[in-house]
Amino acid sequence: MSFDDTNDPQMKPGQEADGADVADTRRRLLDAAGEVFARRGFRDATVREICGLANANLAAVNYHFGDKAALYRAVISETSREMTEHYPPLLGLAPDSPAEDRLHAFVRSMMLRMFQPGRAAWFGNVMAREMIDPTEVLDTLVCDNIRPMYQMLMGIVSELLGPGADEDQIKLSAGSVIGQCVHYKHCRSMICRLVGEDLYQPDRIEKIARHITTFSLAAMKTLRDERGG
Amino acid sequence: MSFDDTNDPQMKPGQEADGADVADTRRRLLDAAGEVFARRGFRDATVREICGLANANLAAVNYHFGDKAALYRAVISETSREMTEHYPPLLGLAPDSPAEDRLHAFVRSMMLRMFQPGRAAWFGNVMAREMIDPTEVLDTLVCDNIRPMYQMLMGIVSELLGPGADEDQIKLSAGSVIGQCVHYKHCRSMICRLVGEDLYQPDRIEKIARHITTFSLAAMKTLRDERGG
DNA sequence: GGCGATCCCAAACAGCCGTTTGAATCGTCC
DNA sequence: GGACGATTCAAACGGCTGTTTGGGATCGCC
Repeated sequence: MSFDDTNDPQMKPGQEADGADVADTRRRLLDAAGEVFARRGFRDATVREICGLANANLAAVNYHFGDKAALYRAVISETSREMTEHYPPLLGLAPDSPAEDRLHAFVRSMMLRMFQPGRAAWFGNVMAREMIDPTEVLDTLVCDNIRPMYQMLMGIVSELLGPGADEDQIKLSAGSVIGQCVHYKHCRSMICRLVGEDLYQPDRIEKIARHITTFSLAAMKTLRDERGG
Repeated sequence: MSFDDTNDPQMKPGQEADGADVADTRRRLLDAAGEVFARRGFRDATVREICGLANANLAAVNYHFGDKAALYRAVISETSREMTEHYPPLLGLAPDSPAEDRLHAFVRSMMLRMFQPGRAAWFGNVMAREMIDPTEVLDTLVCDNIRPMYQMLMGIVSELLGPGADEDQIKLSAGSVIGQCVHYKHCRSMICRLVGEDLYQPDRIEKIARHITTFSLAAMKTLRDERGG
């Protein structure tokens, strides 16, 4: 809203402005790179495409970041920080809310993260690629972002399974919850071919989140009761 | 060990035999290609690596298959056929068995397919890559292999949910089952970083399959009861 | 005005890629 | 023995990649 850098009163960075664009090249590169990395993956993304999309010279990546890999790391670290700000694991729910509500918030947070349009969506694509072709980036992501979320989920699940649940059952049930969520992201192109595109409309996302929650709650409640009785 | 010239009575195709190997180059290429495509994906796999692994000349791929893409299609079609032979969706269970048993067989079949060592395992890797970077191969895979399996699962789930379940609930529950299974494949490198490698021992695979089955059965039973009552 | 710092740019570089080429090799049939 | 088709081979080709280069803008500062 307010002017942010030395000058640049206009705030339309990626606009089609042809030759002018005295705005921050570094920022335009980060935005363009995120989009291209998400669409093509690290290896198949070319710095030529990134620079073209950012209206920057071919040498700009190496000048501002050193090399392509450093640009990739910069995109990831910046976006992951930004994401946990906008979509905290519980979406602002009080930590002492009932476990059922916390599970629903957790699931919704994951789904919104993955399917909300904008930066979050392509960050999910990059993550999906990291699962299959891990780079050293995945290690830092696990430590900084994923592990905290995972442990929060473990807490919710262990509460839902009751005091007698063993470590194994907690891990497996947490895996079931996560698996149901990321499935719609990782297998999107297959699901669309099986049941059509319209599954991914915004209101459907909420419906899927609701389903995953009730499905998992029902399962864990039964697991707890059958163990107890 | 023995002289292996015109006929080659031994059946060790990919052995380290240095220059001789007059065995079928085409077959060696198919085997090597499957391995390399699984490890690197279509784009990142190089014809040079495939030919090197197959002890074949660089031009062999183009001579026997036309081009790299045709080799890829050949690998996929051959392996997918071979796979549905070795791991039918119900693993030989009678089609009129109780739905609970059929669900367990279905889940076990998916897990074995994905984690049994050998050709099946890397086929799963190739599939995971197709989900993220679809090629035209995915369309034929969906029609020939995935859709039949999906419809079989839909039948099982709809039976478990009872006669009153609507189409939406069936689709969502089927998605929950599949999601729990493929999660362990697609997110393997993340799961290993979170909970360690030993999750993927053969006996653990059976335990996971058992968990997914009971988890899903419990959920669907509750869904049915709560709708009915 | 001079000057260094910062940034941008067109052009070139070396390396890898899939594919092609033309000759060499092999087994087979006349 | 010699021609022939099938297969293999080393070498090269054109194209794309990430990166480097050397020069040119533009600016604040003395």
